Amino acid sequence: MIHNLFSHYLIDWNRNKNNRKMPWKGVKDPYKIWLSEIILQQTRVDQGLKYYENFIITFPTIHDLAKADEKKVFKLWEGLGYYSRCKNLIHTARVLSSTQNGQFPATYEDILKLKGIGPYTAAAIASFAFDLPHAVIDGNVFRVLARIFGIREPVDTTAGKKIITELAEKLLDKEHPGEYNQAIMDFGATVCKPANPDCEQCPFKSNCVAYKEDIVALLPVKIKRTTVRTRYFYFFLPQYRNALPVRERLDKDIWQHLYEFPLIEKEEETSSGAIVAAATKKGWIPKGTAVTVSPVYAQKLSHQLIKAVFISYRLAEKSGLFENYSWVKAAALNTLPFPKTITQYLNKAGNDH
DNA sequence: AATGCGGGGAC
DNA sequence: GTCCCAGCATT
Repeated sequence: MIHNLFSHYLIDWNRNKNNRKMPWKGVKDPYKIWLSEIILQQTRVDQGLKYYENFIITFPTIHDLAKADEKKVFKLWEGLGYYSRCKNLIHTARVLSSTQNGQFPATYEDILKLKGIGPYTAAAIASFAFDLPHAVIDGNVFRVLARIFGIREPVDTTAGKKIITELAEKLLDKEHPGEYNQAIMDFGATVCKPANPDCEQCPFKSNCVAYKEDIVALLPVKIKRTTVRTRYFYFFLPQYRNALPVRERLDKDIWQHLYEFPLIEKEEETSSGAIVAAATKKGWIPKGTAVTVSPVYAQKLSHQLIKAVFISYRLAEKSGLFENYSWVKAAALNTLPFPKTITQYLNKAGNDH
C-alpha cells in the first residue's frame, strides 16, 4: 500500500479507536519516558506498570535515583527480570546527574550513547520527549509491518531486520513522530496481536497482504529456536543465632547483582543424601547435623530451567565457616533483592527462618 | 552473526 | 508444552 496512506490510516485509528491508557503516555519528562522504556524492554505493560509507579514514587527525579543506594534500587526491581537493565539504569542516572545536571541529551545520537539504551529506546525517547523523527522498531512494529506489507523474509535475520527498518523509517509520520510511534505500538498490542488478531475491526483489512492472502498467522516468520539448559541449584541455609550467610552474585551469569545463599550447583539431579554429603565434605555442614530439605522449586527462564532445593539447618558454632559471606538477620532478608526462586521459598509459610 | 539475560501471560 | 513481550550488551 502507499506509504503515506499507511500513516494516515494509523493516525486516524489512533485518534478515533485507540483507547489504550498508560501513565507515561503523553508525558514529556525524558526521565519518566526513559524509565518506562527501560522497564518495558521485553516486558509486558501489565507486568511493568506497578514497577513504574513504585519507581516514580520512590525516585521522583533522576537525581533521586542517582543518589540512591544500589541495593535499594535492585530491591525495587526485584522480580522484573533482566537485571542488567537495573544496573545500567543506575549507571546512566549517575552519569546524567553528575555531568549533565540531570538533563537528558536532546539528540538521537547522544541518547543512543547512554548505557542500556539501544536503537529502540533511543527512538522512543527522541520522539516522545523531543519530537524528533525517529521510528521505533520493536516487536509490535516487526509484526504489524510484516503482515500488512506481506514480508516473508524472516525478521530475526540481518536481512529481515534491514527490510523492516528501512520500511519503518519510510512510513514514519515525520510531522507527528511521537504520536505515530505510540500509535503503531498500541495498534500492534491491541489489534494486530501475535495470536488471534482482530482483523475484522482492522482499518487495514482491505490493504493487508497477510489478510488478503490468508497468512496472518504465519507472519512474521521467525527462524531461531532457543535451547533450554537445565541446572540444579542446591542452596544451603545454615542458621546461627537467627542469622544466615548471603552474598551478591557477581559472576557473568543469571541473577547478577541479586543475592543468594551458599550454593552447590550440579549438572545432574543429585539426591539429598549425596548433596548433604558434598556439603559436609566442604565443611558447610558439621557432621551429625539434622537438615530440612525443601521440595524442588522449578523456575523457567528463557534459556534455562532452574531446579532449586533449599537445605536448612542450625549451627551451634560458625567459626571459620562462610567467611566470604555476610551474615544477615532472618528478619532483614526482605531488604535484599533475591531471585524469584528464592523469594518464593522464603515467603512460603514455615520457611521464614 | 550468535548468544545470554527473567519472569509472566496467552493459548 | 510453545511463543512472545515497548531490547540490549557482549563476543
